[in-house]
Amino acid sequence: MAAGRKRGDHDARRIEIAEATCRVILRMGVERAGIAEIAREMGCSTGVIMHYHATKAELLLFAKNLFFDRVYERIVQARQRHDGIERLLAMGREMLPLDTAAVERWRVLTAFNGMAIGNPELMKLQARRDLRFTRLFADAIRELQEQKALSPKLDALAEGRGIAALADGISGEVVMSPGTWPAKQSIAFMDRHIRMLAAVR
Amino acid sequence: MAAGRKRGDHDARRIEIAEATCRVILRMGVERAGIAEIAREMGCSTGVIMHYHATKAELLLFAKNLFFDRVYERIVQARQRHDGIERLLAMGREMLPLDTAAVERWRVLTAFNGMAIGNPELMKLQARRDLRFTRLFADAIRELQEQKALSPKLDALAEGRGIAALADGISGEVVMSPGTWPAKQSIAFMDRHIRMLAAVR
Amino acid sequence: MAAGRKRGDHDARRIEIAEATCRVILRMGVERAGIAEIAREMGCSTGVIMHYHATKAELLLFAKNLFFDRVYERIVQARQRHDGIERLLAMGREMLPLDTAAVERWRVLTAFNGMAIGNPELMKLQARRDLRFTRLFADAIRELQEQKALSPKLDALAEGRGIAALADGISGEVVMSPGTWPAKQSIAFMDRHIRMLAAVR
Amino acid sequence: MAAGRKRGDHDARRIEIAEATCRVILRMGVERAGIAEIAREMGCSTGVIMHYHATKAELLLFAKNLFFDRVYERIVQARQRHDGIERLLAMGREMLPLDTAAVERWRVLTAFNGMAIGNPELMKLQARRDLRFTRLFADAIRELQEQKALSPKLDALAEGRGIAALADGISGEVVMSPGTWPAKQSIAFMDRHIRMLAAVR
DNA sequence: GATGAATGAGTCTTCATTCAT
DNA sequence: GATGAATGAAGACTCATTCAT
Repeated sequence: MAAGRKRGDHDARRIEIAEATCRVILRMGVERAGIAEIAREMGCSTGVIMHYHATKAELLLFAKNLFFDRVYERIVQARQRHDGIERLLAMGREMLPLDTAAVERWRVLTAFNGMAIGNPELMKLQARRDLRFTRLFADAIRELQEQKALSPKLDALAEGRGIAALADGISGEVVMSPGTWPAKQSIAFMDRHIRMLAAVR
Repeated sequence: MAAGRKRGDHDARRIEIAEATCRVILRMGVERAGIAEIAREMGCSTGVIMHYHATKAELLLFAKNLFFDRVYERIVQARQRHDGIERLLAMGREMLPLDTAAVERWRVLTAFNGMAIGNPELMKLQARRDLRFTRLFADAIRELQEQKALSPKLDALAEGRGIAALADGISGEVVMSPGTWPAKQSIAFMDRHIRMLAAVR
Repeated sequence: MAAGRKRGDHDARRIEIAEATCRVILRMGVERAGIAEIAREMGCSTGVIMHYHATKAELLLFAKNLFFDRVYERIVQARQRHDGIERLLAMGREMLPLDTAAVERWRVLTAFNGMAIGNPELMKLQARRDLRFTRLFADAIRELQEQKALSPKLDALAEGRGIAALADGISGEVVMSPGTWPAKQSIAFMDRHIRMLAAVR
Repeated sequence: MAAGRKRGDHDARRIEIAEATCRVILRMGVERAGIAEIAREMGCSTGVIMHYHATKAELLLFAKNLFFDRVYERIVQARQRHDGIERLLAMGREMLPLDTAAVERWRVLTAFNGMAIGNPELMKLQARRDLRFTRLFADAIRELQEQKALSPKLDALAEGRGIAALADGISGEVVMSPGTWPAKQSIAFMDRHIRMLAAVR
């Protein structure tokens, strides 16, 4: 239990550092997000950062996954809260950059994806994470097909990827060109896409 | 004439360097794409790079725009070659990562977008470039509306953004998870989206 | 207290580095006084230099002021130790390059002044420092005028500048042509000038 | 004669380059006065600079001496134009920074003296030049002593150095703190010093 | 656990100089 | 004579990482 508490403290600190890291990245960019800057953001010495994260690369990866997995969790929850086509609609909306927090998650992801270019290891890791999202949607689609709510003609995996791509594309534009895509508009766009799938016979 | 030729040589060299830069970025990533590495790729000294590009930042921006503008040109040409809904379909296809060269263009863009996070200046520049694409599509849609080939209910600008987002999203997945989205599939996806727009009344 | 001690250590190190910098400048010249050379002189890595001085320019300025202010302090002390015309004489002597240490101070200043040409910012800073010296003498002259030891006809500020110029000129020659101006001679020169002022009625 | 003309053209060009060099130094400082910048100032290529001056160091030295020797020439002329104490007064005035051109000459010299610190070779060269000035004054003083216009007690060489030092000191302040020492004031200061010498018996 | 001083390889960039045209 | 492209060493500065306290 003492160990347990310690463990908890330790992990809490790791997360705290990761969040500070993301704030720094969003403010100054990945390349200028140095250990020293993160330490300053945290109000501690650089040693602390290295104590909790063996390597800068590890910290960066950890930080990204932290944000990434939070979205995953939200989609999983949306799935549990709804049924039928509503479920797919709710899941799709969860991926969209509807508020500041969501936009920032996508901004962090954009920064990381940039880093992953030319780094096969990072690429593979990210591809694997992306696949989990695709599968989440593909599974939901497959279920709806079993429930006859969606046509069996649809390629569940491909359509899952399609929905993810749509959210990805909208987010990309929101990230790079803030102001385009007000919440209502992106929801309408995603909804219409999913309703179109439902119309396929 | 001597000056003219020289000018041509100078610009040709700038482009040559930019292309080498992209190759290095794609191979090693932006952060490891140093001037020295680019010089090695070119088979020249580092001085040459700086002689033709005042700054690394300028070189990177130039290289990205070089690739970016080539796509733009292709879309403009696709627009001139077709009419009616076919025009929009052809334009949409042109944005997709259908072959290796196109995928690499998107990979460079992904790397660059990552760099732009936390760099308001770069962001603004890229947003402006992105807007040009959106407008290209929006204009085509508006024309089709005038020709009664598309419903006047459609918000041309928003739908233009939507098509761009779709291509962006698909490309994002192709870049990060190579192998997903075979050419046929991405064409089918884009085509279906545009045909759906045509079905709106 | 821990912070206090640390602060002291930190400042002590800054001064240590500045002194090493002056030694290097005197030995090799400003342009060849690189960070690496200063580090070698200190027997440490280049990183240390940058750790204590954010910029080479800042280091150079700090080093010069360190030497400069020591002279200022000596003049202030000379002023407190004497009275009447003796005071002015003592202050004037304090500015002269009478021993090796003083010559080296002036050599550093000469190097720095050279750097300041074409650098308005540095110039302004140095002008401000120079003014402090002038004022020191001008104030002393004004006091002597109040005591009727000097004629009220004398322009205190101008004569203050004159004394500073005299010392500056002698030092300039000592710096550039070592061996001219033995201590006795420069003292005699300065003393005669000040006595002449006292003779003005 | 063809050779003569060529020689003349060649030398004229060397001087032209030297003057451009000084302009650049005054504008940007010695350290930032690169060959490229001088070429830009001249409106020619860097190759030209190197064609007329084998080395940057040689160019710099040549440029400084060019300016320096012009002052020398003016003092020599002042000496020929006057007699008695007037001669010394005229010579002394000639050294003062009375107009913009003179101030700039001193500014260039200040920049060069800075460079000479830590460079024994340059120092020796400059010391030799300085000595020529001192001798000019010392000779004039000796003449006046022979004419019984100045006391034989005066050490001609030392007093020559003194006058040079005075001018040097005033110039130093004008260079570093523009605005101090209006022309009238510096003339008065120098005149008074020389008249004081004449009063020595 | 925390600190932050120290390291030193690595970065971009500058620049005098050379040389083919 | 003139050009300016090319060189490559050297410059200041950055930064992840280590380690003594």
